[in-house]
Amino acid sequence: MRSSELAAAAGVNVQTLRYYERRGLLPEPGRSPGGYRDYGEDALALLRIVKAAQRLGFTLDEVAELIDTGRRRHPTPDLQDRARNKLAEFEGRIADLNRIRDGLRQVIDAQCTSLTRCTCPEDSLPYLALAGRSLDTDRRPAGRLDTAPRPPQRTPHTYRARD
Amino acid sequence: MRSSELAAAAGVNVQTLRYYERRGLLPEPGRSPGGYRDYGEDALALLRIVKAAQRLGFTLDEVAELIDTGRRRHPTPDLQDRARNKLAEFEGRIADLNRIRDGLRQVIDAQCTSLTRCTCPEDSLPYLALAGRSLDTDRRPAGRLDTAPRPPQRTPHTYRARD
DNA sequence: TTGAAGTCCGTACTTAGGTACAGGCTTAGC
DNA sequence: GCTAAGCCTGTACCTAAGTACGGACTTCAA
Repeated sequence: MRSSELAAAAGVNVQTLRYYERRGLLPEPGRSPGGYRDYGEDALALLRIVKAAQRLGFTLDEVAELIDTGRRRHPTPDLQDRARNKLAEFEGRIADLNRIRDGLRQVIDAQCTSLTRCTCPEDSLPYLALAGRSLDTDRRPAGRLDTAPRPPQRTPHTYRARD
Repeated sequence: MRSSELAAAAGVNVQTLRYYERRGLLPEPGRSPGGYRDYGEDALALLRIVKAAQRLGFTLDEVAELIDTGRRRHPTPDLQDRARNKLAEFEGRIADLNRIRDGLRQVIDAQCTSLTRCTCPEDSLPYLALAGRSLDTDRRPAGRLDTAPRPPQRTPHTYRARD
């Protein structure tokens, strides 16, 4: 299979195949005499696994590790552990989203029309602030909401602490 | 208030204040004779509103627009509309996450230990692929999961179509 | 044989929301 | 007056998961 065929079959971009190869998610395929990649059916199967795991909430790094673990002789119960962790993570995420949803419902119910000058009886501006605070205290919302102040990231790539 | 005080009070980084100023979320504050920013209490209030709205799932662009709309003489029911749209968006997101959670539960229940060589009776490998497909067909999971093939993005900044 | 379409590689760019750094200036306390 | 801490600006960098581009090369069908 040529890269465009595989890409079409899996519903991804051709560039994505090369990207996955670089990331170690897809093994390097055979080549045509002229250097074109030549994929087998197993590549498609693996690609589907990758996308499926991704949709289960695993990052590409995690998928790569999982695949690698699965390749070893005696697969450990690693997938089980990780799935359990992911489950907890997702349950937390769902709880956060439920809270946000409730907050939005209250803004709607209060018929508030302005963020800064609240026109509704119970003053949902402080409410908004509180809504945030209650989320902040124990668990931070994941995904795109993960924008609250974070602890300084350790060992970023090219930085070194000045001494 | 100096920038570090405001930043500490709001729980954000000092750099973030300048970033918000650049983005038009915070108005330019007064300055000390030497050029230091000098914030009033209203800056703190506004900052809290920004963070709260952010935690309700609004992007910074949306928050900026909402604040701007709120500043006009007769605020439109814009916030209401947007809150309603956000609510729908979040309800969809929650539904997606619930599906993912169910998928993870099935992987756990089936006691599957490898992603590529499934050891559980009902072969959850095809299950994984199917799980993805069922999500794919109608709605794509939001947030960090939004990694499925997208339609080509229109008008990226510095690109022009070659002719 | 020729021309179009596909592929190669390396590198740069995208989004969103920040964070870090360099090098210089200001402020506060002693 | 001195020194340390804090602030200034502009710019580069970060994450994650890709996507796009340029210029060269290959493949395939007519």
